[in-house]
Amino acid sequence: MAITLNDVAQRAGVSRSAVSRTFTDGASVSKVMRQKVEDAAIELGYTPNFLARSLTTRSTKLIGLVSDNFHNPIFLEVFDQFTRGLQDRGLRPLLVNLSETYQASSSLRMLQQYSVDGVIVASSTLPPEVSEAFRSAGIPVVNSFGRFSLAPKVDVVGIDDEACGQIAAETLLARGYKRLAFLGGPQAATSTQSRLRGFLSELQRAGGPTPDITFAEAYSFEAGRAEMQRLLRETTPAEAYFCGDDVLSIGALSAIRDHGLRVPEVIGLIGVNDMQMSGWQNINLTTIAQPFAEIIQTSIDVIVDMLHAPKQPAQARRLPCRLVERGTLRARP
Amino acid sequence: MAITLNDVAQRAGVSRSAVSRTFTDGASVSKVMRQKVEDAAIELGYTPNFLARSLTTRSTKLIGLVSDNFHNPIFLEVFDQFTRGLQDRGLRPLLVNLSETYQASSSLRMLQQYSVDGVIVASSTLPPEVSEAFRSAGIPVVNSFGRFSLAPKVDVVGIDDEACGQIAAETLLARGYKRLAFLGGPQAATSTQSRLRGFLSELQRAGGPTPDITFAEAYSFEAGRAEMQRLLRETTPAEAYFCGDDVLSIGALSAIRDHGLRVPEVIGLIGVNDMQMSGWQNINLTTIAQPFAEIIQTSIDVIVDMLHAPKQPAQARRLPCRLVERGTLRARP
DNA sequence: TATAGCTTTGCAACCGGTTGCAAAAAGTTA
DNA sequence: TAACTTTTTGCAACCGGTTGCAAAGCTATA
Repeated sequence: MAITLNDVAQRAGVSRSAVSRTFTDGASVSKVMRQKVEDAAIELGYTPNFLARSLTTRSTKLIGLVSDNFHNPIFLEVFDQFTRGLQDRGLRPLLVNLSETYQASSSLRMLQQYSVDGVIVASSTLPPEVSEAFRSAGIPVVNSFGRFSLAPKVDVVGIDDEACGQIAAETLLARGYKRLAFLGGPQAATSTQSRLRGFLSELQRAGGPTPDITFAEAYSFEAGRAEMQRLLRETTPAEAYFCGDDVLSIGALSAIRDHGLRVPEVIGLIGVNDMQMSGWQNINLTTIAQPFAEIIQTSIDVIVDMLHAPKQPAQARRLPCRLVERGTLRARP
Repeated sequence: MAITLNDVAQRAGVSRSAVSRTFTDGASVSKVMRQKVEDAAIELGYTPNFLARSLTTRSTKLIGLVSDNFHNPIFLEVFDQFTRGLQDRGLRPLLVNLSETYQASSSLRMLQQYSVDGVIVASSTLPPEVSEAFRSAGIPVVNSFGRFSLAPKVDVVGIDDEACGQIAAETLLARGYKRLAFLGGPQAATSTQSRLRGFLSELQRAGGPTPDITFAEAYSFEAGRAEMQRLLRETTPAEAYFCGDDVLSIGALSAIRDHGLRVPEVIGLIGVNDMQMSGWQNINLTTIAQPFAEIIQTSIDVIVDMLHAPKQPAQARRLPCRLVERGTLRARP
């Protein structure tokens, strides 16, 4: 069926090794030999079988890209950049969609069976155990968007969630807001907890108010909207909300507007992420930008390094966030 | 390093074939033998190497999932459903992100090298030649969201774009709109052309008006916004616009509102797709829903069938669209 | 108990490549 | 031209599995 090494060798009248060497760089082949082989290969339309090769070379160039976040629009940008970045380095993303029906443990076994060279776990909501399982299995792994820790068990690349909460606090205080609130993502997510911690500690440090604290069910539009509706119905709203992320903020925003309240005049809102949509003119959300491109680039760099020098001690990297001022907070006084 | 068949065979004191047979279903192994092997396998933590197996079985369970659409938020939903659907059937998506820097031809060679069992080309904008190249190379392929044709060269699963244009025309006429316009996606995209054709022919049939026709540069928020801004600046706007897709519509919507015009009172808008965001309360877009779940399920079914019975004649399937009434068109008179 | 028929098992070849080793060829130097 | 290096080449074993075939083991029947 498909053309193999043997066919080419026969056609060119040389040994199989000669053909193999022609297609492995760094191998020793003379000019004439290479010419003969390449001619035959082109004539027959030969391309080496990567999978067969991987048996002996022990490298498949396959990278498991596992995530559980196929609903937050920001992740389309994330997948875009990951796939491009991996492709640029000759690596191939094997995409894994974790959910109730497809658990992390199955994905581990599966990725082992496919001898992936490494795994990128791209999620801020998956527990650290998921990445750790890969490392225990001896597969190079990096946890993108994971939580910072001083002695991490696996390599982590993410933002400084506490600093992020701090920026939010500083920003809101600088705008003269008095009654503040935190509207977080899922309470169990470590990102939520860290952002809250940073938010609270900066408020305290600066002698600011004690904020109300609530959590949405998920990082989603509906969850943000539902929680804000509840707040507007059952509580006296705060002057400004620090929301868990942008998609949550946008949900909250829609609830506030539906309720007939003006943003930023009556209620202020600040999110986290700076997804494309946040810049759309009908949303125009003030937010704290995650350096997505850098996180992804760094993650890929880390995994590529591991392919060459495995088993370095794990390290957690945090990249800085940045305030993006738009229209959902009032101007500085 | 990793545990192999040999290790297990040795540990269990049986032949390599016995181990292999234990892990291939349909093979003949006695109860005692199976027990012995499984015990040894569990003890050693053995999992068969899928790639080595694929050498002889000629099946990798790898499916190339190629797309060029990593910017339209609707595609996150698409990738979500594709990956889940493939996983459910024991197939593995190898994700390929086509762009200027990574051309279709390289992806063909790459996917050949990885001996993928099949390829799904998920895009309404890629030219048919992309899918055709895979078929010529003997790789089962299905073009999801592709254009219908009576004698297609590859299997296509998509919507009936002409019927879609027709629904738009009917809907707008039924609402009593007189001055209509078509604001399409990229002029070169075949989906745009077919929708326009259906739109025009239904208007003509029903004795409706002749619409203005313009095209946005891309299926994106910015392109929709830019084109609508231009229209508002340079032309007398129509009463209602049939937009190429939802994300385009949302861009147009923001331009209209910025311009101080009310939707749907002054200008009506109807899109195509029914992405999640379109249902968000601050957007609330009237649109024509594509049956994404069905298209994706069907595409997977088609490719799975091809794996078992390759080289059936290609067939184009079109699935029906459906009007979703929300708030960007005025009520029927 | 001998015989036929079915199931189970191991051997060895194969899938499509790579690679260590030694022989052959080519290039250097004296 | 001879002796010595260096480069190029082919052989054969190997990567981790599968599978056709024939021998061995069982069960059932006469």
